[in-house]
Amino acid sequence: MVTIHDVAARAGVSSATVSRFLRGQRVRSYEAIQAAIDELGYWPSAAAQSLKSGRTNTIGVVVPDITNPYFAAVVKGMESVTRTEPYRILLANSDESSEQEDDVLADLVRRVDGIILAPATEQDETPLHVRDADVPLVFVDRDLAGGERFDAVLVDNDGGGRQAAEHLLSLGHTRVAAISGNLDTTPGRLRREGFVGTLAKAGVEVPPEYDLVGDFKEHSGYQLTLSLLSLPEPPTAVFAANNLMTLGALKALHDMRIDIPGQISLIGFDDLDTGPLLRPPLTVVDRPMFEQGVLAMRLLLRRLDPGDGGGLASRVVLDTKLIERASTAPPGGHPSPARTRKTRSR
Amino acid sequence: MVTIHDVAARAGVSSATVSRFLRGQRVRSYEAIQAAIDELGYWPSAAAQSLKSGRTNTIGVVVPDITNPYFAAVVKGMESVTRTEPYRILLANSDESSEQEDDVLADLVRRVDGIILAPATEQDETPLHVRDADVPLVFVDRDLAGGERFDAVLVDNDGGGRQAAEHLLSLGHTRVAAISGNLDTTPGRLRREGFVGTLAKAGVEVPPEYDLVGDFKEHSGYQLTLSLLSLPEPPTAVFAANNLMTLGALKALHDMRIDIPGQISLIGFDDLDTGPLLRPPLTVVDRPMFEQGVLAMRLLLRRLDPGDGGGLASRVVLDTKLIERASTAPPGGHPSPARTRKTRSR
DNA sequence: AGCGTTACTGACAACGGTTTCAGTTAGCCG
DNA sequence: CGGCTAACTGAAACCGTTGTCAGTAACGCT
Repeated sequence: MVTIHDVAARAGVSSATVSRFLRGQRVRSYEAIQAAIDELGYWPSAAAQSLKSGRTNTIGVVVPDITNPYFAAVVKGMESVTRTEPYRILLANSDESSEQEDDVLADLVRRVDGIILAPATEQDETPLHVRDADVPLVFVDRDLAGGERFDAVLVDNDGGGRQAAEHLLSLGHTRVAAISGNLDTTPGRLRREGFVGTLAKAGVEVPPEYDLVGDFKEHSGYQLTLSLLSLPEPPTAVFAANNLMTLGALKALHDMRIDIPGQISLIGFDDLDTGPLLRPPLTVVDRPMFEQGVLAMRLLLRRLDPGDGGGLASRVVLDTKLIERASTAPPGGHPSPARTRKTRSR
Repeated sequence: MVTIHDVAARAGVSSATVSRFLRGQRVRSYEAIQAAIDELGYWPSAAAQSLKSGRTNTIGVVVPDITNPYFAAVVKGMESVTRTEPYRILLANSDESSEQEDDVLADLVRRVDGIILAPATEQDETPLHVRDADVPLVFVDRDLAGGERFDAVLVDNDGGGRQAAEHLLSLGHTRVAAISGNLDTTPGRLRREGFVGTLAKAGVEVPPEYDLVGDFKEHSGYQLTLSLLSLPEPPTAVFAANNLMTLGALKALHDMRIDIPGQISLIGFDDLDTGPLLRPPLTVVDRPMFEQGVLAMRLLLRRLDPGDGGGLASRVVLDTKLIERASTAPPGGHPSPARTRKTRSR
């Protein structure tokens, strides 16, 4: 490895002078130094710079699953901000597991200047210890119990659940099922509460056998939908609390040859790139994804700015938006005889 | 920040002893040291360790677009390998631009022990300079002209193009269009060559107005499909050379109310999670994604293993597989009168 | 010429670990 | 109890860079 001393020796100056040249200060022998750098192919060691400065110019990002298009878009938003900055992103998957999350955080605090985290559960308080290491922490998508003093970029999950419920109510559905995500995550809990609560206020109860809890992964959406279909009286509408579970639900409905929205209406949370191209085009509650990443990274970089470090926690909450497509319709839109009779007899 | 010296002072030993304890050596006063570490909340500084050891335990990964489900899956595969290792992933997007790629590589070589790269073009030789910095380099998905001496995990793009062509030929198509990706990338060039070459051998020429070149992004698939539709004699089948352009093509065909596969058959490259759920379910040339990431990371880690560093470049080429679904059919399957007449009159 | 100012320079001490080297202590044996 | 070995220890050097400090040279001015 070629060091600053090698460059200094070749240019006939001291390493201090080379260092000054590198940092843009005026230096007498800049031609010789530049020549030496080029000839030797010198690059300053990031490790040595970090040790000296105490900064790594690295941001740790921990998400549950990078193959979830939502998180991929969020990360891309973050990346678009760091592009013009000297920062890079250290990426880790927690796989929706707080053990893995804890492991990874313990490692990250030693390596990064700040962390953006979508916590696997609301309950695990370990991430708060990150603060002990004086590493600024920003939450994205999900919050933590007791995390109010941290910056966060969230969406109005409760409102999103409400929008989904209101949409189904307006279509006249009364037998409505919910496939929620882990209830110990912010979005899992709040989307369900917004959805079920809104229905309840309108006099529509969601019985236990319709009130299912998955894990935000496609497989659970598939399985839980199958279990709904096996009920003596299946629902006429299903709300799936994220993109992957919606996909799972859609697959199950296809596999069981259920007509959507004729027999069952399906509404999801989070739009997909392929949303309009699906059979049928999906009705979803949408929210800004790329933008959430951008905002979270901006918040974190502001914390890292020595001029502007302190200050109260900024908690940004973005709005959701209903996108009506063709996967929802009034109950019994394309009646399948047996089932519709039951519906009407209620 | 609490250092090893603080721990040493509190435990009443020297920092050398603490260091030995941390590295698992036997030490007389281990209780006192462990206690001091716990009470002070000590974590070793990664920067100092890197400076001393010359290793960062970080792998740089550069992909054109993390929101492309293919690359997201590849990165997840890589991550699954590093999970059980002390390594972390530094992620960067090149956005299909070799300038951004060069910038990012110049920064990465200073920070990482090795790099996995899906180069933006075959022609830019800058990545080869990475070797100057003694940073092992593994190519994934795409290759580089003159990169034969580097490890690489690729797929048989030529064979994939051939499979697509043979499928369309077997259905009887003779007016066939190709929407290729950047021809200065390995997959862009080879998929087109495999596709067009196979057709030519069967006596089916692809005229210039059917032989289009996009940039692997959705928008180009959309635009180029529109341009095909505006021809006096549109093709009866279209091959789109990656997942995003296929989606763009599908959107364009929907927007123009073209019946698939009745009026036009569509075949893509790379399967999508939503592939079977689309209107219509897409016929695609598929390939292992997660596995490609796993293999690339394993190759790189083997290079980094001091016991097993040298050795010839390993070049892994995986096979593609045709998945027949409903977006392809014989020409004129659902004849639209005007067009089919032309087809037949040929 | 003598003085003060400005512009630049190199030696050196950090930053926080790890490793070597030269002890020192404890333990064992005769 | 003396001698020998094995087990552990601390001082110090080092990794590559940056910042401080004390100079030195060049220049302009009286």
